Amino acid sequence: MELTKWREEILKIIEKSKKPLTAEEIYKINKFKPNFSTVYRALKFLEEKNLIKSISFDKGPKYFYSSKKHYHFLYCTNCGKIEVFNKCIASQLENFIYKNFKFQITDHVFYFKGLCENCKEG
Amino acid sequence: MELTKWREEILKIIEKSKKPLTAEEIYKINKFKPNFSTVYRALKFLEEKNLIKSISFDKGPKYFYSSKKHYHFLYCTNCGKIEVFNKCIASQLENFIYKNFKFQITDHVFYFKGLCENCKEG
DNA sequence: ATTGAAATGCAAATGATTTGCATTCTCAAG
DNA sequence: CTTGAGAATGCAAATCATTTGCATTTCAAT
Repeated sequence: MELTKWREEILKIIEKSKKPLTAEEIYKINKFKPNFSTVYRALKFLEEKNLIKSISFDKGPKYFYSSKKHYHFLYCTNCGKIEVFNKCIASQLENFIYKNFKFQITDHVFYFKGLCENCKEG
Repeated sequence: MELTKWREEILKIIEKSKKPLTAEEIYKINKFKPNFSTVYRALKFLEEKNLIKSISFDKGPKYFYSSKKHYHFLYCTNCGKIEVFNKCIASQLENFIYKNFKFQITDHVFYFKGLCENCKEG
């Protein structure tokens, strides 16, 4: 079966989205209303197939986004708001890592913590 | 009261450690055995005072480490093992972020995902 | 149609962390 | 020294996001 209608629908939602989504957001957007565990299982499936990626922050749920995108994040430690940006310098390090750690890199996570415009002066 | 004996003990454990520790590891190391919630509350307190930092990965618990250290991580998506390294290029980006997002950076998180030496060929 | 493997729904379990509340501690004021 | 208020602690229960077990359904191949 593999890419069932739920999974396809969920993948579409994620690929269309301009920002990373949580499982709950995906669940709510989905008009055919699968079960919550189906959403989680679909997300796991899609991530294993490398069609989507996910990231967790200090608290709150994971965020999911299409593997076609490469995001980095600004995570507000006050309100939890995330913003995305895509300027990336990580590749400079990959060779260094491989040689020194024999660690096979598949991805990297890079985000700044701090205060967003709203929380900055509260 | 502020820096009570539990909190001081916990801070010492973290500062002495050569690697980031989980709440549970800290709890077990602590010879005076405070309550688990005391450990969590102490960690929260110490992080608010900027004496320690923490990072979460995709699953599993948070890791805590001294603010005097600046770590980056290699997170194995297979076994969850973390390794640390400290070569850092993030500061190149901070100015860019500040100008473009009005986001006040307090910290950044950067880690590679992949397979560690053991899991690579399993 | 029949069958077997995989996907789904539902409810209960899980793991890490947090919370409410009663108790205990600390330390400055009397 | 005693006291009393505010903070810290212990304990048990709650919480949140996610996962799991199990019974049922679906689908594709025979």
